[in-house]
This record gives sequence, C-alpha cells and structure tokens, in this order.
Amino acid sequence: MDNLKKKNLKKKLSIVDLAKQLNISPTTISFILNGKAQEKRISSELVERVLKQIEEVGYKPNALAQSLRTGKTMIIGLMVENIANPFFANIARLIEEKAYKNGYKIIYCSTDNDSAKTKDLLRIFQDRHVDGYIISPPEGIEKEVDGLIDNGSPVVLFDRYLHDTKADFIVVDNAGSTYEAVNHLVKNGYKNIAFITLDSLQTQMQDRLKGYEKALNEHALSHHVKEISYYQEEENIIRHIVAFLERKPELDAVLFGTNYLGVSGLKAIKKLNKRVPEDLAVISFDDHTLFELHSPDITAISQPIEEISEKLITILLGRLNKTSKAKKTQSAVLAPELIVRGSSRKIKA
Amino acid sequence: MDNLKKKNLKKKLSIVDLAKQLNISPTTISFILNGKAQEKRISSELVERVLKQIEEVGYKPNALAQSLRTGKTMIIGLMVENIANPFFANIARLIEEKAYKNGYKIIYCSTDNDSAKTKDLLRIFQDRHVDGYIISPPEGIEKEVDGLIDNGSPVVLFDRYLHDTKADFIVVDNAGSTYEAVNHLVKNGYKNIAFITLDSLQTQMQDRLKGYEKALNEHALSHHVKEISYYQEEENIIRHIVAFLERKPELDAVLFGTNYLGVSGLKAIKKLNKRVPEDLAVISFDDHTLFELHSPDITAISQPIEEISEKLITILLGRLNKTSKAKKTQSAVLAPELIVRGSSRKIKA
DNA sequence: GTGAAAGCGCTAACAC
DNA sequence: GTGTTAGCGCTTTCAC
Repeated sequence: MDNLKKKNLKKKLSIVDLAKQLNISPTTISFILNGKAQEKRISSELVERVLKQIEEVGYKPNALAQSLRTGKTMIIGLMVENIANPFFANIARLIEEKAYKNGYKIIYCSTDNDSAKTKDLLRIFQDRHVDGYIISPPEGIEKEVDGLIDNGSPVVLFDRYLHDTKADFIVVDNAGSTYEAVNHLVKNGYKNIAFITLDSLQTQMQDRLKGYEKALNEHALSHHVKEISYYQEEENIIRHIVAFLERKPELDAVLFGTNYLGVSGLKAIKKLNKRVPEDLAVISFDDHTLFELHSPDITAISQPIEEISEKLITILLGRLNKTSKAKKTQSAVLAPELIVRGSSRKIKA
Repeated sequence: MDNLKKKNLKKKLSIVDLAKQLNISPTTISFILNGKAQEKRISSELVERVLKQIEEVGYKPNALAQSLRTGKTMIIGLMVENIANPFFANIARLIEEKAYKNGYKIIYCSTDNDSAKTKDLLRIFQDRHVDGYIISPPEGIEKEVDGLIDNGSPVVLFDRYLHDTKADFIVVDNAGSTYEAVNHLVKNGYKNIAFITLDSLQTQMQDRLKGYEKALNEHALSHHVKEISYYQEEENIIRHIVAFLERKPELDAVLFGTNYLGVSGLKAIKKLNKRVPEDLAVISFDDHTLFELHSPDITAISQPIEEISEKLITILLGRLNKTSKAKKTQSAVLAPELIVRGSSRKIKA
C-alpha cells in the first residue's frame, strides 16, 4: 500500500537524499554520475552499489540545477524564418533528430524575417542560456549575433548569411543554381524570362538575382524582375503576380525565387488560365511536394536539405565541444540540384 | 575605452552585484522585480532608482536560477507526430506564437508515433521541468501521461486522445466529417468507395474508419478498406496503394485518411494513369497546398487549425495559471469543413 | 520598508 | 578514495 503510493508520488529526491540513503557523500555520487569514478578511483563495488540504488529509487539529477552550476543547458536554439514553410520544417526535423542523438534538445521559433521580433527571441534564448544557435537570420541582427559569439555562444547561420559577422554559415550556391536554371530555359528556347523574387536584401535572394542577371546578360536577353514584399498575405502576393504577368504578355518563362512564391505563382497562372509550359514555362527555387504532382510537374532547384542539416549540426557541435574558441569562421556552400520536369520542357516553335 | 569594453564584455551581473551598486539588499530588488513593491511598500523613489540602474547596466535575471528556485520554467513541451507534416507544422507555428505572447517558450519534438521514443522525450522534457505539455500522442503512453498529471504538470492532447487518461484533449469530429465526405461521394453517384487509411488504433483513425463504415452501411454499399503501416518509406506506401487500386478495378472513388496518404495516393494514381475523377474520385482528410493546385483540385476535409491551436493553448494556460488542480478533464470536439473541389464532382453516367 | 539568511540541487576545489 | 563545503543566482520567510 505504502509502496504503491510512493511510486506514484515520485517525491523528487535529490543527490543529498540519495547520499544519505547510501551513507556516503553527494560528491561521490556526483563523481560517479559524471564519469569520474575511474579518475577519482572510486571502488567499483561502490559504483555498483550507487548505480543500483539510483536505478531502484529512480533518481534523476535535476537538470536545472546542473545547468545553473555548469552553465551548460544542452539546449540549442533554432530560429527559422517560418516553421510552416516545408523547407524550414524539413530542416528543423533533421536538425532536431541529429541534436537529440547528441544529447541536445531544441528550442525553436519562427522569426518571420522580422528583426525586432528576432532580437526579442534571441534575448529569450539567451535568458534561457541556450548553448548554441542555428539561425536563418533576417537582416539587421549583425550586432546581436556578434554579441552572442563574443559571449562564447557559437552561432551557425543558414539559408543566408550576414555580412561582417563572425558567425559560421552554411548556404547553397544560389547564384550558380539560378544561373543554371536560366540557361536551361534558354537552351529550351525561352527568351523572355522573368524572375519573380522577394523585395529583400538577404544574401540568398541577392545571389539568386545575380545568377539570373548573369545568365540573361550572357545571352543578351532583357531582364524582367518583379520584387514582391515578404510581409503580406498570400492573396496579395497572387494579385501582384497576376498583375505583373498581365502587364508583360511577352513573357514565355518565369523563375520563382522561393517555394512559396512558386506556389503563389502557380495559383496566379491558374487564375490567368495560362498553360504551362505552352504559354509560360515555370521553374521554382526550392522543391515542394506540390511541384512533383502538379500538371505539368514543375522544374525546381532543389536544395540538399539532408546535407545542410548535417553540416549545420556538425559545425555547431564542433564548436560546442572544442575549447578552442579562436577558430576562424567556418562556412560551406553546397550545390542545389536542378530537377528538370515538364514545366520547362522544350516546346515546338 | 574601458566603457566600451565593458559593454562588449557583458559581464553577467547578478542581483547581488546590482544590490551592491545601489547599496541596498538583493531582497528589495527581487521584490521590485516581482511586482511586490506595492505590497512591501517600497518607496516609489527607490523603485525608480532601481529600475533606472537595471536599465543602465542591462541587468537580466538568470532564468535558470529563477526556475531552480520557483520550479517554473515558462517552457511548454510540444510533441507532434512529425514537424515536417504541414498539418503539424502549421499547428506548431500557431501554438508557438500564442505561447510567446503569454511569456512561454516552446521546446518541441517529433514523436514519429513511436511510443518508446516518446517516452524518452517525455523524460527529457520532465528533466528540463517544462511547465506543461501539448501532445499528439502515440498509443501506449497512457501511464506516462497520467504520471505527469499526477506530478502536477498539465497535459493537453490533440489530433487524437488516449482512453483512460486524465489528460485534456482537443480533437475534431473525425467520424462525422468522414461520414459526410462519403455521403457527398454517394450523392455524386459513386458507389465503390475505398478508404485508404493507417494501420493504427489511434482514436482519430478509428473514428474516421467508423464514419466511413457508417455511411457505407446506410447506403448498403460494400466496404473497401486498405490499412497501411505508418512505419515505412513513402515509396513503399505508394507501392501498396498502387497494388490495392490494381486489385480493385471496380473502385470509383477513394477516401484517404490523412494528408500524406492523400499525397502518396495521388502519386499512385498518377502512376496508374487513372483520371480523376473520371476513373476515380478522390477525397483526402486534411487540406494541403497541393490539393488546391492539383488538376483537378482535390476535395478535402479541412481541419480548423487556428481554432485547434487556440483551444489548446487556452486550456493549457488555464491549467497553468489556476491553482485548482482538481478540475475535471476538459475536452472539445471541433468541426472540420468539407471543401468540395473537382476531384469528387458528379460525373455524367 | 528593508535586510539577513536559508535554501532550490548540483559540481568541484580542496582537504584528509 | 571519499567527504566537506562553497558557491551558481534567485526567492522568500522572518526579523527589525
């Protein structure tokens, strides 16, 4: 009866309680628990006895107290632009998995590309003493990021990076892959190629724009760039795309700068009753379930999500484990893959 | 020079440091910080002075120490089946937002519907002393959930619930909405309606099955149920669906039990070169960007994501704020909406 | 009105 | 090899 009750009640017992039960000092238990039994030459019988008792009474160290003492929380702060975006959700998923495997937990949040919100969020993460950060940063948080690093918290950026920052980063070859995509369109006979992108100075968007422009210049084709503001409802985005496409009847192909622009773009194209690719060829940056199943299926610049996540966590864990803080900025530029599908196929002229 | 350095260094200063600077006791500062200035009748000038100093030196209380002392972490543990599933990602997004607005942060993870993994994860959340839980639970964690509640941590389940548990839950009317969807198909002239679902005993899947069967029974139509195991690659799922559809050429409609089954199903249907809805009408549980843009667009049972998130966080915050632990289980059953699209339209017989 | 002091549970330098 | 003890930074009871 009493035993049963005890089990349910789960009186949180501390290392001191445990020490009393065993008639030894908390220190010894602490040493054993932290793998210092050998080093401190604690008798293996004692170790045995302690471990057994721990098992028996279900003792679990208070992580909060540990963190307060050691300064390490084993928590990684993950800030993505928007967790509802499949690209970020998939990255988050993979990072989470790899982090857990290494004993780290994830606290996450969506920044909405809002630097004020992001600063608040960074503050909160700092308050909670997260050990390291993985961030797809909005513009304007350079100072805060460097502040974190100065305080000894490693930061790895992804999807885009920040100029003049000490933070590590993992990005993809945005310029090169966009360049390749446009060349693919040109090779298939398209000449009036638009680029519908975000009105954003973030590096990834700027690089995609550069790739687009470089390709067009090389082929002496005229530019058709439409920049759309990030901060609006999808309906509005669609409206803008519709207006742009209507204004430019000469277009025969369009490249979308992000997956959600691609999705909105397809909705716009549907509204206009344009046939893909006969009236308008389509390529989108980022792949999306939708692109595979759409009729026709949509050519996409697919990012190596698995590789990105792997590198991110590897770099971060490296920083977390090593004491050498002096190491230089690490970075990697990964190669996306152009997945050619029906929406950009050659049409008989 | 020295000032600059100080700013960058951000020597974490404690409440004691602050007290020394002000020549008062830490207690007073603590009272002021915790809104007890009135109660303790601390002179408003002192309050002013303290606040100003805090501002000036950028003092921030150590949340870890606070948590250790108070036992509250202001962190909510969110466990979803899979953050890469848009349904869960969207819910997570909304919950996160609402939580932050109330001063709570989210630690999240994906359970993969794996009860062993989930138990581990619960353990980790417990270790970190999260204040409350929002969970889309796999089967088999009833005991653990009740354990949490017994220990005073509120738990709200969603998407499905657990029998014989004290936990609150928010679900949708799975049986009713599936019933309605099948009736819609029947009304549009379909007679051989399959239900492709998960091989799962979770309540939501069972209820969807019941709704399907009830409708068929009322119309004296024969059942065609295909249960697919959750734990496999998408390729395999597609293969199973293909095989099922090939084995049952008499089918003229199919209802998918989840959004990813719907997506895989569409891929299977594409492989089989079946026309939708001429050869096979399609409805899927859960809406998905894809369903809107697919040709034809896909009829879906859309869950009220915003409302679900709102209720979840409201119930949890209610529990967190109130001291009355004795309150009975709270639950709500929300109504999904059948969004009728082209994939289930009436075809001329 | 304000302060001293006792912990929350843990780690680790130091002592023996 | 093992124990004593001083904090980590905060809240809160009790005293004045």
